[in-house]
Amino acid sequence: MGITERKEREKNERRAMILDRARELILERGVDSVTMQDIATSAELSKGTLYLYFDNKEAILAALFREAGSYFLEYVSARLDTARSGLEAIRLLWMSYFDLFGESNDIIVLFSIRNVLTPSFPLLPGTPNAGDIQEPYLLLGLIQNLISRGIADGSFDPALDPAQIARTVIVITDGIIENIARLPPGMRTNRLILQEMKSTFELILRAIVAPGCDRSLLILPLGSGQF
Amino acid sequence: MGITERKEREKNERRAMILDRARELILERGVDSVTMQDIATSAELSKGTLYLYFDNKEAILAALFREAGSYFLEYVSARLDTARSGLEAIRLLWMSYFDLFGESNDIIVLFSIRNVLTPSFPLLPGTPNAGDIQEPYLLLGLIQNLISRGIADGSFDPALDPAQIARTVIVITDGIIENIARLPPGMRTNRLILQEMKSTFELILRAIVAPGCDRSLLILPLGSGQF
Amino acid sequence: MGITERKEREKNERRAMILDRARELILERGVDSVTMQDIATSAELSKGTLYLYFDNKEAILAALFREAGSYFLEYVSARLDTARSGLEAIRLLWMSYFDLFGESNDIIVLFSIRNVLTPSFPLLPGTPNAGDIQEPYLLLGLIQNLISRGIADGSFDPALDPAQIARTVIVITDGIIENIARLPPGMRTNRLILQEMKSTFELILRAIVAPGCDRSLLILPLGSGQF
Amino acid sequence: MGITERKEREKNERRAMILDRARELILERGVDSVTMQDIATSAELSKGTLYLYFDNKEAILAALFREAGSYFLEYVSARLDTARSGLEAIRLLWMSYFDLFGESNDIIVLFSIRNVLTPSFPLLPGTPNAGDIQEPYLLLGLIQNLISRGIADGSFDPALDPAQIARTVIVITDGIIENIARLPPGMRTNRLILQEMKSTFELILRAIVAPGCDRSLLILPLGSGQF
DNA sequence: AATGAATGAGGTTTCATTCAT
DNA sequence: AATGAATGAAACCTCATTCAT
Repeated sequence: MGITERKEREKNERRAMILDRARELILERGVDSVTMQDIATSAELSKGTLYLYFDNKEAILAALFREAGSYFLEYVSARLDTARSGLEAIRLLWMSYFDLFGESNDIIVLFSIRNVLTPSFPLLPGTPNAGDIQEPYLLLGLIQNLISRGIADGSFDPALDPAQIARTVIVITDGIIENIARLPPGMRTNRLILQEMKSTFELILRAIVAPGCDRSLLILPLGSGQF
Repeated sequence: MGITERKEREKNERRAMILDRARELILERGVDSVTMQDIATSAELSKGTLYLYFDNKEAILAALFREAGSYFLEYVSARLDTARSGLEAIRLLWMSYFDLFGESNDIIVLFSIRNVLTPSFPLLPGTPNAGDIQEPYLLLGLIQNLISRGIADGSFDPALDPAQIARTVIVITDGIIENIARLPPGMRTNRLILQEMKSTFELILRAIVAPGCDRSLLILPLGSGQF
Repeated sequence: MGITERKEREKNERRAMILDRARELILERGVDSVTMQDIATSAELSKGTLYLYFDNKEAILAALFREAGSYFLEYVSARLDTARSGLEAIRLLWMSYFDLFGESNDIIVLFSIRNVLTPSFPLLPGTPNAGDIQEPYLLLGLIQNLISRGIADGSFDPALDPAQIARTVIVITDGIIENIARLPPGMRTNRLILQEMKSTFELILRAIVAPGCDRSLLILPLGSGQF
Repeated sequence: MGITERKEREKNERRAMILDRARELILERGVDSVTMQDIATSAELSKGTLYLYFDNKEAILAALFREAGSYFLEYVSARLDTARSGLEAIRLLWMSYFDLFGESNDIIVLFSIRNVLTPSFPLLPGTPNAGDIQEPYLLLGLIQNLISRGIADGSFDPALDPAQIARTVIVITDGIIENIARLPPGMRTNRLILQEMKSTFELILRAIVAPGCDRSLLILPLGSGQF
């Protein structure tokens, strides 16, 4: 039995290794420019071997996306549990982004792939069957709920339309991340990235909080001191 | 001499025609999916002929961009002249976007190409020689000035960092436009697009105006009734 | 104007040349084993060039088929005009096959491709839209008419079901040709082929003529003395 | 020694199982479209294991062919023992085909593979060493004998050339089966197949019987009521 | 000035076969 | 004995670019 398990584990490890290499390459060169040959070479495998692990190129993207997507959602959801208001929740959401960047740059890959796999997100309603990709719409729902909650608890401006604002928040977040993704890898310093994200998120914050809220809550701390 | 001039004029007309076709195709299918063959066919020319007018594919994009870029800048600058405050100016800026959409969808092409030609804009400072492409940085400067002006005249929050905010405004504008560009052309209704742009711009407005400003200025009118 | 025409002509010649090479290769190696690379090499062109003349591999087969198919049908139809009875007509049909073999072996290519393009012919009724391929069904109709005519004029057994017999005749003709196609090219001597075709067609003849017909009509002459 | 025998037996069982699966797949999809992976999956084995039992893909086909071929020959030969004339013998031969179809469709596989393994059969004389494949030539001899016998006993037309007719009969039989094999599996109804085979075989019968034979013998009964 | 023929590199995918474990 | 990971050749197709005419 140990053997079966080991084989199973090794197979998963190799799959994961391929995804790792693909992720790195996408981070370096962008989703569109990465070829199966690139991935194969980087994984020190033949092109044919990739097809033992994934049905086709899109399946690699989808796996990458699902993996990063669920980690992202779990990570974020867990953080949100402690929030005592909508405002605190969205602050925690964005501080999660900062911390995720501290861990790795996967979030860039995540968003880039999303734009390939579900290109009409978030402007058009999702087609539930679109390749099993649900995460984006879960995130949309999560943000929408959080806006509603903030309106209910008085931390957000009651004039907001939660669905509309949720879309806008995602569009804006997407914009900043895509802009970062376009930078040459050597220029993507955490310093720069975090500063721009901070500025963007704080701008959104100022736009949606209820008038008269505590001004100190409009500042997002860049966090754990690792920068 | 008349002959030389006529030739010159015809050459320019031909160039313009090629760019027209390229622009239409890019709008329909996206920058990446348009091939030289597509452009040639649509222009009723041979592929080879395209290379008489442009060095390569990127040169077509660059020309397209310069053309649309200067029109855009002129259009916008002209409108801004009548502004009596920074706030009024940025409102006019965005209302220009709406009106430009009313005329055509070139703005989608403009922004899409910009992301190909100057991928690190606006996050990294422009390298003055980068293919002669200056427009994006002019726009950045323009917005930055307009923010400064608003701060000076009391219509914008004095705590803003004009350079930072200008970048953020551009990143956000870019985000919304790129999201729209990704939609299948059939789904890109003016109705949807304008609504999302309006929502996004109004969000920014709320974030940057000075406290206590006239609330009615936070609403952007969708305009000339053509929608 | 002469130039345009010459270009046009040259283009057609090159198209024809590609088809020639493809035809030769299919004759040598069989439809399935011929690759685009083979055709390109044989035509002294690059693979990419083939796609200037044909949309894809199937288009080459279809062109080859249409060409050979219409020539075949015209050739045969012309011969049939002089027939004074159903029996004479089918004799002329088959004698046409012999003569066509005298000219070239295209008929092998024709039938081989047919089995790829319309694999359920003649057992299933044709779907009128199947890639514009009509020839097989025209031939089927022609044979069916000719059987009916023979029954009417007393030269064929009145017990025959024309539709059924037409199918069977085609199946059998197909059988002999496919058997020939499978032979290594070096072994495909006209002598052998014609002898087998003759034997097969005579067998069919004996099976369908009305009892008491002139026995000499059951022998098919191998023709023009070129063998 | 018991162990050795058991091993031997188990090995043979496995081999047989692999062949079973391969046969089913070939019937469904055609010889050319079946891959080693398909067979392995269907046999619940790994691809590598197939190579423990067979040298290569062709060896599987050859084994399949030898197996089905000898069964076919035995089946047919046994039936032919009771025949009292050449005519009765060939009727029994074809009625065997019908009955074999009642049992399974293996005959399609048999003939399809034959066309791959011995492509020049029956038009060229067999090369005795050709992969040990003898069955086709045994069948050819059997039919030839049976024609000779019919000529001798007066049931067949004395003008026939037994060798030539035997080849023709095989070519025709092959034609009908290959036409059937090309049908999509869903369209291969016993009803259709048997009707076409019946029509084809009856046509041959009419062509070879001696004049004045009992007309009722020209009809082949479709048999045991299972259709 | 314009053409259009041609190229060649590069893209994704398939599959029979080998081999270390 | 069995595995399954890996390979590498080969298939079809696309496209920016070049160049003789």
